[in-house]
Amino acid sequence: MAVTDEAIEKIKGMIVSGALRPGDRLPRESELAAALGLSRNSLREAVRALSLIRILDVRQGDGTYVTSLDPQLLLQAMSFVVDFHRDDTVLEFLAVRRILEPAATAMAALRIGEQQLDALAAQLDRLGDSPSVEELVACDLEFHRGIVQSSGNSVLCSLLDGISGPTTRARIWRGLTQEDAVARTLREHRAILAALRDRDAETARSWATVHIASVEQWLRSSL
Amino acid sequence: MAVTDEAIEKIKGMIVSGALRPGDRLPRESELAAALGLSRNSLREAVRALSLIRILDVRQGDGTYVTSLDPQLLLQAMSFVVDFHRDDTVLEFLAVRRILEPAATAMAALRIGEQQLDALAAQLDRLGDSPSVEELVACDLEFHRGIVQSSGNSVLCSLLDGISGPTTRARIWRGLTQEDAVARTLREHRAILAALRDRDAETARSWATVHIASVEQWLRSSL
DNA sequence: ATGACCCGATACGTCGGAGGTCTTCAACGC
DNA sequence: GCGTTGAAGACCTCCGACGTATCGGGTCAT
Repeated sequence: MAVTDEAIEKIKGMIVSGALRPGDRLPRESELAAALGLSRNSLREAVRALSLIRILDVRQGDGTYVTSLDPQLLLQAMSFVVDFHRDDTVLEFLAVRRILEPAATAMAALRIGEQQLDALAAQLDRLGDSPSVEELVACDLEFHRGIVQSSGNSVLCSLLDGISGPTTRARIWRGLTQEDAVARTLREHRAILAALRDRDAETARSWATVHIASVEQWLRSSL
Repeated sequence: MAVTDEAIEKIKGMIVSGALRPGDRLPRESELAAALGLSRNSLREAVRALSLIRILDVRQGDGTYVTSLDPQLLLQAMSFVVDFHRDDTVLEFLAVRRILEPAATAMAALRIGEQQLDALAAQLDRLGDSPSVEELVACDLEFHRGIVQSSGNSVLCSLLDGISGPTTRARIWRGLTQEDAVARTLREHRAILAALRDRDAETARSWATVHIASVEQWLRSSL
């Protein structure tokens, strides 16, 4: 095993074992390199790799710190990975989203606050009559994100955030080729919101399922 | 933005755009560094980071290649990230698993082959009467893994692999020393297998839900 | 002709050192 | 009291050199 890989494992071990806690500052490069028994260059490769997946936060002129290690932060690195997937796996991601998002929406129905409900409503109202495709995609993402955040499970939220990345393109295609898609999406959004306001978890789950299934169906028929 | 981060983005761009395809070989370090306008050391940091998340495969003495980019391979890096999560987030991961795994089990009921069913049965039989904790963890992991693989969705499979990896499961099992918990788990495994054999998706889903919920309930009461 | 073995070319792995740039913070002058 | 300035500390980038692993062609014995 390469010394850099050893260094990655050692740093990981220090964090997992608790020797390094979230927010802690690492020894400076030269010291850490000496402590782990490798050169500064090789250590930097290890630090850079851990920095890419948000384990470490390197600040020039200051130092290197352990991040908060929040699920939200760590799983955020997943969207980077997801970007590499080819179009032919979009359907698989969408299938996973069809499992997760209705469940998250149902969970949100039981615990979403009045404030969040108003915020979602205001967000839907803010969208004009003839929004651009970019506005529609952004609104769609933000709407579902707001709901999933109200599910109270940050892991679930981050996971959905990650896998919604590749479907973004699908949403754009859909907006470009189906005229009535815009109106239908907005109607479904309002239906989901109404179910949330009624604290009707099953109806909210069903609307979410319908909402995603329509995208999936269109995508399946057009590939 | 640092030159290394630029290099990461450029390499990512080359892959996403299709200029580099899965299995392709990259130019040698010195050439690629010159092409991207940075030093070999800085480029190596970028390559190392992409290597950690299985985008690139570096072989000493040979060259650097783009991996297959399979969802299975890329999401495998997620288990590395999950290892960093603290015990207090185990419940959130388990909640996500409780959503995904019943769905995956139901999907598997519709398409699992006789051969896989026999393999699962043989695997359950192989476990002795008084297995060690390590054997239990391995058996539990392999059983659910086998089912999820039969769901036919590699993204779903990899995702579940990541969030219920060895580390996470070991943490749970370490506390589950109660004898009846072990026996109950094994009974539930056989019930799930029976439902799969009957092609009864709803029963399989329910057993999977019960199976995970019991773990979740125990964990919640003991924290 | 076939197989094992050797060896050079190639490419990644590691190292040490030299400047450069950025952040922080305390000392200074107004 | 406040803004400025300077130095110290830490990361950033580069260079050149050497070590090590892999591959492929050539050689030699069978």
